[in-house]
Amino acid sequence: MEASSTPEPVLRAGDLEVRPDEGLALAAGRTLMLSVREFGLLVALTARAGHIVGRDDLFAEVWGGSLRHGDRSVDVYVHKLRVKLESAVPHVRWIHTHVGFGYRLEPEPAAPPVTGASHPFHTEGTPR
Amino acid sequence: MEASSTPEPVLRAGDLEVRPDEGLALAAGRTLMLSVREFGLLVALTARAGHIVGRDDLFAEVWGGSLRHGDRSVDVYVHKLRVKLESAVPHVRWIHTHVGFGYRLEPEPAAPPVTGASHPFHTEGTPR
DNA sequence: CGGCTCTTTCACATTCTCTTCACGGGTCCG
DNA sequence: CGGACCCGTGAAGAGAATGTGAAAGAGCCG
Repeated sequence: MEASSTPEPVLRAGDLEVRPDEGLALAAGRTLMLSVREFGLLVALTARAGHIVGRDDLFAEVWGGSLRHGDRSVDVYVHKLRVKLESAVPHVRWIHTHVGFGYRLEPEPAAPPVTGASHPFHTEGTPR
Repeated sequence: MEASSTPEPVLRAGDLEVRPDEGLALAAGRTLMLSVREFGLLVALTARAGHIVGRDDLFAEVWGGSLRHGDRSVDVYVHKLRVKLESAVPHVRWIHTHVGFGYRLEPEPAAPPVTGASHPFHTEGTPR
C-alpha cells in the first residue's frame, strides 16, 4: 500500500514536460525553478492540458479545501507561472484565461504583432 | 442528489464541438474564446442544431425569464457568435436567420468571395 | 537571533462583459 | 409611398473579472 505505489506518469504538453514524482518541470529542455505551490498548480493544469480548469478545481487540488469568495491565490500563482514559463520559452502562450470559466494550459505560438516596435519611447500618453 | 449527476454530453454539429460542463467549444479543432453568455447561447443553439430556435426560447434558456419586447440581447449575441465562429473557420455559415421565427445552427459551406468578385450578386439567396 | 524564501493578502491598474442605444437596410402591407 | 416591424451592427457606459507590483506574515536554517 505504498503511497508511492502510484508512479505518477510524466505529463507532457507541447515542449513542456512535468514529472510529478520528482518535482521537476522542463520547458523546452530548460529546467524551471518552481516553488511548491507553483509546481502543484503546473501539475494540475498540465494534467488537463487543452481543457479549461476552473479556479475552484485548481484551488481544491493544489491548496485543498474550497476556494473562498474573494481569494485571489490562484490568480496570483497563475501569474507567477506565466512569468516563469514565458521567461524560459518566449513567444509562447502557455496559460489561457477563459473569463468566467477558468484557465487552460496549451502551448501556442504567441502573437508577436508589433515585433518591430518602431518607437522605443513614448510609452503612450494615455489620453483620458 | 448529485447535482453534477448529469454529465452533459458533448454536443456536435459539423466541425463544431461543444462541452457544456467545461465551458469549452472547438471549431474545426480550434479553441474558441467565448464569454459566458456567448457560450450559453452556443450551447442552446448546438443542442438543437439543424432546428430553428425562437428568440424567446434562446432568451429563456440562456438569460432566464422571458424576453421583453424590444430586447435585442439575443440578436447582439448571435452576432458576436457569428463573428467568432466565422473568424475561427472562414467560408462556413454557422448560424442562419429565419426572419420572424428565430435562428438555426447548421454549418454550411459559404460562397467564398470569387477572385474579383467586383459586383454584388445576391450572395445568399434563400428567400424561404 | 538574523537573513532567506515562500505564501498570502492588499491596493490599484487593465481588460473584458453585458446591456442598452442608435442608426440603417429590408420586408410586408394598406 | 409611408408606416410598422424585424434584424444587422457599431458603440458607450457601468460593473465585474483578472493582471500585477508590493507589503505583510510565516516557516526554515545557519
